[in-house]
Amino acid sequence: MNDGDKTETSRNCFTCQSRGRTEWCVLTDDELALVDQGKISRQYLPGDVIFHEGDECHGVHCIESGLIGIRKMDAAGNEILLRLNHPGDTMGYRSFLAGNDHNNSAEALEPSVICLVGGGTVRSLLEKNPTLGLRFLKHAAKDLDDAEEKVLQSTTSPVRARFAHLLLVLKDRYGVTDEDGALDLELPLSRQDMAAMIGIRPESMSRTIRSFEEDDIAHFSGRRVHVARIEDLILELEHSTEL
Amino acid sequence: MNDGDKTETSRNCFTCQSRGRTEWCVLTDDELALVDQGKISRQYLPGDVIFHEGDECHGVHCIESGLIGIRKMDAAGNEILLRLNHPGDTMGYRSFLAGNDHNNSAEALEPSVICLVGGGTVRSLLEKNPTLGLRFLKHAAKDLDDAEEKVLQSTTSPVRARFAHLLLVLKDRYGVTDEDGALDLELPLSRQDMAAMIGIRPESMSRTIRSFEEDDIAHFSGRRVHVARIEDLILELEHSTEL
DNA sequence: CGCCAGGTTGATTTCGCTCAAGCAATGTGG
DNA sequence: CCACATTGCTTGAGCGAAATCAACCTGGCG
Repeated sequence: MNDGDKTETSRNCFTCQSRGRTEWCVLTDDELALVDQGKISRQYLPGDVIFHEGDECHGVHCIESGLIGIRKMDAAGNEILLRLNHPGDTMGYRSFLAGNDHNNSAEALEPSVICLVGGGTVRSLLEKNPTLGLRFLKHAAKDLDDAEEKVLQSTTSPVRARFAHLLLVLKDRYGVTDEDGALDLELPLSRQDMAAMIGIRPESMSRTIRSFEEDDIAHFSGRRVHVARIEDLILELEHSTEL
Repeated sequence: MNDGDKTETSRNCFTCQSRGRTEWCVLTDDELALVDQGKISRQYLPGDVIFHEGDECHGVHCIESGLIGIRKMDAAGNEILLRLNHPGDTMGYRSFLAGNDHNNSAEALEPSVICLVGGGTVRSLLEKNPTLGLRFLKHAAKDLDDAEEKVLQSTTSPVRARFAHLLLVLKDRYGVTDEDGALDLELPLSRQDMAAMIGIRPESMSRTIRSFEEDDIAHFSGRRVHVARIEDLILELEHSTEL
């Protein structure tokens, strides 16, 4: 919505808290200095759009902190949330490398700091340091894998299984598992966005949550989730077709 | 099924009919000679499996001729056909580069000739010629794009729209459009496989075809399809939600 | 205070799946 | 060469999961 009022901030790649997690960690100090010069960093608030589907792609975005949702919508206006991106993740490298416009949108879900590394800089780095290209390639390979997994899931698994899967994925980053197998989870997403992640309507999300409550699989209050036995979630996964 | 009796054939990369279409076209003659030495070529018949989900990944497969289907199945045994690969396409580069086992299977859908380029060869080529890596990267970027498109489609579009989309995609390679907008199409796929491509059951495929016939959108006889007005197919696409 | 976005709930409908049967083409063994 | 499986496709009847439509309820927030 508000495209003009993003706070520009000055950041330093050498002291960036996410440095170790990025693809850029293969760079030499000289090369990193190049990134440092060729970047612009900005702060975003929840709801701010970093780039839109169809926007021209000017370079590559690197997340220093915060949480970003990658959205994609179809002709009819249906929108899904393809994935979440976290500090250290690089966004938009794909459209950039393929020379396309952005084919999905990035929106801040939490207050975030993001650096834009200019196209020229990226290109010259790729030339100087082929390892960087390979890093991106591996990243793409992983994303592709996830996407294909998601295609399979969305056509074959029922909603309960997809939701259980989502919770299990979120667990790794946002969950605390205590010694006896119970799980506490602080969701980083609204119900709507969770619905968008598994490709269902918000109403269905509500009902699915309700049915998990009724079956004592998980208990929700606001964005807090408590799961007494993680195995129950895993059982849900396999419940796509009764074996 | 029959894993042992694949005919080994001797092929030459320099005279390969698909050479111009592969990622390898960026190689020098010296480098191509390396590929030529480090490869094994084989013939496959329809139904033959080139590699299985879970198989260790020994290198990269390059299609000289034929048609290959990339399948993936979930825990419950549901299978979908992720994409088709054609002469010039390179398969398995992703698992190879990520260092994983294969995460999907490749099956010949037509008699095919395929070369396996050994892992060592690929690795040393990537070192020698960084451009090769970038080519793979672009390829991955495109695949990823397609996969994300498919995620969106499969969650938001109804079956008719997905099928119309499939026909439009197949048109580019297998169709003949005559001057007044009519389309003739020779399907490379069985009904089952078309069903698997859009993630539905064979019965639903039958019914969808029937409904297209009844609405005079397309006429099917065996693997021949005739579409009088391509616009009708395009209309179907948008029909996901009435605008 | 009223408004509005996010969320829940209920009633109804629709789309695609399941289960079951039938049919044509192809293959196979006696 | 016929009797019989097998395989790919189609059709029908009934069911169930999720979408749709509509109402309503909450908790901010101007």
